[in-house]
Amino acid sequence: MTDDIARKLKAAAARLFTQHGYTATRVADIVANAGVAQGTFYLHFENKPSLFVALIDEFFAGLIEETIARHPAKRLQTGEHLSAEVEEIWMTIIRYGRKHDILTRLVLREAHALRPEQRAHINRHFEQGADALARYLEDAQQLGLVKNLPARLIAWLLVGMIERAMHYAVFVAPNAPSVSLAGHCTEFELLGLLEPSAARTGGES
Amino acid sequence: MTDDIARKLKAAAARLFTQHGYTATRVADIVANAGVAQGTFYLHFENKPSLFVALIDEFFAGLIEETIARHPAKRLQTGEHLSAEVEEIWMTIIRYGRKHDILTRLVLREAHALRPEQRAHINRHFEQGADALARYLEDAQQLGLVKNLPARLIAWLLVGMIERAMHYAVFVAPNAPSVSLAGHCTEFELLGLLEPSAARTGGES
Amino acid sequence: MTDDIARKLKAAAARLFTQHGYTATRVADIVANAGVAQGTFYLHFENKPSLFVALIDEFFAGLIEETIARHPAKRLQTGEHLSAEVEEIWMTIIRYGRKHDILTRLVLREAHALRPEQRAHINRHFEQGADALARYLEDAQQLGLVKNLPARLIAWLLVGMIERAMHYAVFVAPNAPSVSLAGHCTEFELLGLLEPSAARTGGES
Amino acid sequence: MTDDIARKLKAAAARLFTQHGYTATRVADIVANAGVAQGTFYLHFENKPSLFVALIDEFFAGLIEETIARHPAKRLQTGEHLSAEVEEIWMTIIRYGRKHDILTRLVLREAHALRPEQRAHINRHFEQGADALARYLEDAQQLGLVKNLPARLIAWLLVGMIERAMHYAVFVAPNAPSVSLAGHCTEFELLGLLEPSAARTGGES
DNA sequence: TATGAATGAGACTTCATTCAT
DNA sequence: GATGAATGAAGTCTCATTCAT
Repeated sequence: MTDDIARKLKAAAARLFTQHGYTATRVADIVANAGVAQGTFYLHFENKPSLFVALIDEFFAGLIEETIARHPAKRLQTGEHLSAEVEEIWMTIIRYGRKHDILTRLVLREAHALRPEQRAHINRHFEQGADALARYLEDAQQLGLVKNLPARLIAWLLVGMIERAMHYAVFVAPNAPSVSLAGHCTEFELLGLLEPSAARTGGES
Repeated sequence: MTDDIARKLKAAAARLFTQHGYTATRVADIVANAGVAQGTFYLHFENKPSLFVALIDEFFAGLIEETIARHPAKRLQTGEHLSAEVEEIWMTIIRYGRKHDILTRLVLREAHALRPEQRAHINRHFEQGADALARYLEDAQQLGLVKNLPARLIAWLLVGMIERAMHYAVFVAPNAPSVSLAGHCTEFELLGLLEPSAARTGGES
Repeated sequence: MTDDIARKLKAAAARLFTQHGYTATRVADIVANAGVAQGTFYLHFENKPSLFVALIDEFFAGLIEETIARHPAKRLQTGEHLSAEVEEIWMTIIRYGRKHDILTRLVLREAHALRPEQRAHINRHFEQGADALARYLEDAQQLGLVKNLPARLIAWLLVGMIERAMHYAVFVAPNAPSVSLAGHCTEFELLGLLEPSAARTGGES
Repeated sequence: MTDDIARKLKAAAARLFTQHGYTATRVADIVANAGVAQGTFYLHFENKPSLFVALIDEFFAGLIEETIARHPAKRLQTGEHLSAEVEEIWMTIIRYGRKHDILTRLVLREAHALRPEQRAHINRHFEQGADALARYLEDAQQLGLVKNLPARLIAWLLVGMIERAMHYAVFVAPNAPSVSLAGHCTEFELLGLLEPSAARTGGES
């Protein structure tokens, strides 16, 4: 019952934040949309930012659980394994973003409307994501599957790719098949852009 | 004189937005920091968001000018050329971000605190960036230098990489040499992560 | 059972009103401190102010009963009698204040936090006290024991003295022996401050 | 100009606090009564309680200045002097209360509606008053004009008398001549209530 | 009788913007 | 052009009270 109200509030908030922006959405709008009284809001959330943070936390918890958490790099053995796994992860990410498109919008576009205190909390999610990716890369490097580029830098580049891949999959080309998106992302990530024939005549030496 | 005041206001605003966030920064703070009266603000800017937008516009104008605008892909001939140019662009980007670190922070972290109307304006910058990158890629594809991956998707992935490369260069590792960062970004972008030896046994085949 | 809850609520309220002030104390705090549910409060008291009023009423009922009610002036015959009785009353007052120190604080310091309606009720207690004192004085005046000063004015001055004597006995010097306090109050009340020798040279003539 | 607004706000607030009580008076009422905008209030006072405190401070500053500050006990020489001076002080007090009747009501009846923090500030005024009276008494005791009763206790009793004398002069008998009120208060304070003839037969020995 | 989740009116305060000087 | 005092709309949060269980 109680949980039901919290859920309704979160759903309404996610919708409104996405539509009108975090700042422009008033608590009054949220409760009106959720069909409860103004005061009820404060029985379930400390205040407006804390509801936002709860939404963001949920998004990241789900994303982490469905991706990195399920794919420890240690088990990898060949480049083929890696390739398949990376593609699977890209697929999961894209599907996750599309399934939770409102939350995705929220994380990608609204997360910065908060005050520094809460923003720090959110940035920590990104840092944790980067950390997890860096660890994954280091493991794969030790297995000789991945080049010896600085793992933390690459991890952050991957974070950026993921953000924009989700952006693309949700906003730019919402109808592009997930499979092909995941395939392209994988190829770009693992093999780069350079046409092999061109590389032969003049790659990174 | 007039221009001087506008500049002081912009500088103060950039500093304060970066430090305390856009929402938490009051016009009163900006004018106090710029050493002018409250009313003076409105002689130089229409309102608070429009000052923000002016800052963002400046950032993008400068970035575009120093990067893509100077590097029409048409002139490329070999993979080596491409590789050198890409590296130069990465270098420029990283140096630009570090030189204008406050504005960089602003664009990366504050741009979403605005109302939808202004945010649309800002998103247009990103879209234009993605468009320019896509055109560049298509040109390079026609020259046979770049793989035939979907240009718009890749362009957005590159946008994400650029955002996070700047983030990394400014916040995470502000002392890492720009040259090596640019080199790593280039290698990742053009050749991917897969260790060639591993690729042989099991790449994308 | 029911009475027990009402008592627990009153005790908790008295403590909290005293500590944090009437306004700052929420019904939620009171019930939490009393260990009952929010709704239960309203089974025992009409609302928050009425609980306060009940506490005040109790205080005054007890005080009146132990002091004036027991000492009809009519029985007095000599100044010595009067003196002894006045001292006894002072003693009772001081002891009463110290025994019910929380309620005393409440009456002296919180009684004004209420809305005009309830405040009128409380002021009536003070007026009744002043009335009783005035009657006592008039009786004593008729017996020739007390000077012919206007009884109502003096009664109010005595009310002020009593308030502050309690204040002194409870807050300022909680360890001063009641006996000596009562003695000093009595001497001041009956004989005034003027040193007799000084009075001779220049009193009220 | 600015001061004018502050004065208007204070006057309106004093009136409304007195009439409806501090708690029941909204900032909206005050500004409406003063004829300024809601926001203007906060240009002149930090918040509602701080306006209240300013009013109280004014009252006490004026009262202290017109009474104790003008009457250093050291100059006294005879009981007659003392008597005349005490009467003058009583007169001043009564007139002050009647002149500033609204503020008097405020101090006597509303001062407790505040939160503990501000109340502490107000109690300090009473304590300072008591201190000043105690010093005065001690000086007079050293001159042999006043009995050796404990000065601090008596000071507080006098505080109580003053509070209620003002109360009486303003609320109970607003038309009683100040001169006679001051005379009665003086006689009570200096000589007490006991009829001298009765005292002879049985005073405090 | 007891519960405690839900209510919703209402107050304070902030702050972008204006405009008379 | 510059000033800064004044504006007032608007939003967050509190908390006494109710009522279905």
